[in-house]
Amino acid sequence: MDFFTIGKLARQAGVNIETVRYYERVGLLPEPERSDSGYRQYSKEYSQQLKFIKNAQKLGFSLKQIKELLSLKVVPGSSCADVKKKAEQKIEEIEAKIIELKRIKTALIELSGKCDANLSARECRILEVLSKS
Amino acid sequence: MDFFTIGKLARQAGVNIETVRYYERVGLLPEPERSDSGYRQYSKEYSQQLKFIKNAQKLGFSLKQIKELLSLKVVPGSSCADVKKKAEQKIEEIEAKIIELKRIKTALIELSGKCDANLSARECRILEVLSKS
DNA sequence: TTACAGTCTGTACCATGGTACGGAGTCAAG
DNA sequence: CTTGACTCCGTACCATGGTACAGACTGTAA
Repeated sequence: MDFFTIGKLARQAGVNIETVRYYERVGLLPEPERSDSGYRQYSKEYSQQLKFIKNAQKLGFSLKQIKELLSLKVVPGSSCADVKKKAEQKIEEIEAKIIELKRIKTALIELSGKCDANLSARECRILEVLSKS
Repeated sequence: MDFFTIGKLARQAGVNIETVRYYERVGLLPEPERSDSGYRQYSKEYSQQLKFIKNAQKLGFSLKQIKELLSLKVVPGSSCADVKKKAEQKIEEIEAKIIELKRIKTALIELSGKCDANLSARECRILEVLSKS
């Protein structure tokens, strides 16, 4: 086996060394073996898991959710369908966010139309509407 | 003028009393007059400003951005067009977020299709793909 | 007058996802 | 053997948007 130190692992994954230690602290990365002098010794499995975390993050999973995904891997009896379910939940979550953002966008466009550029901000209809209700 | 206490202001706006004090601390609400015994005395202007904050939040503005919007009101020479500009920036920001979320959604759907429900999570193609790159 | 609700201040704490730093020990090249 | 880069640990700190709590004081109704 080739082992490497935390600096190399971090560089490979494009993250901060502190981030690696942080992931270990919060249980996202298992505690690796240590050298005689106490240096963490990582193998390619760690590298893969770190990439997993970063990829899942890019797909909108929180660290907590990533932890759940990772635990499915090791819990006996959990199936690929369990993983798919989490992916589908995330899809729904994202769809809901998109709908909400569209709603907000519409409201902002509507608001934006109330602008009369000749007015001072103090008289601005946009600000006025925002104070309502 | 009718003044009211912090509890009433908070109830009116549907926020926590602590939140009102927090907004004051971070400069989103001006420091109100005090009664002889030191109780904060709010008028309807405060009520409006608090509603402004909550409404702007619902439109996706951060507290920092809301502070900027509020300051436009009082800075002499700032116009309604300045406000509109901020609204338009926010619209662009939201559009970018929507695009990003759609990208993520597509990736998740694609990933989801890789599921073979009969496999164990350990062998899951979804998890496998996530470890890549 | 007493009881209870409301308010005051200061400070600590929550989640989320990290980043920074000091002081000590280690490793490798010159 | 020294120098510089790397790693260790513990702790504090960052932004964001609040929430909680203790101990003291105030305001009001019965």
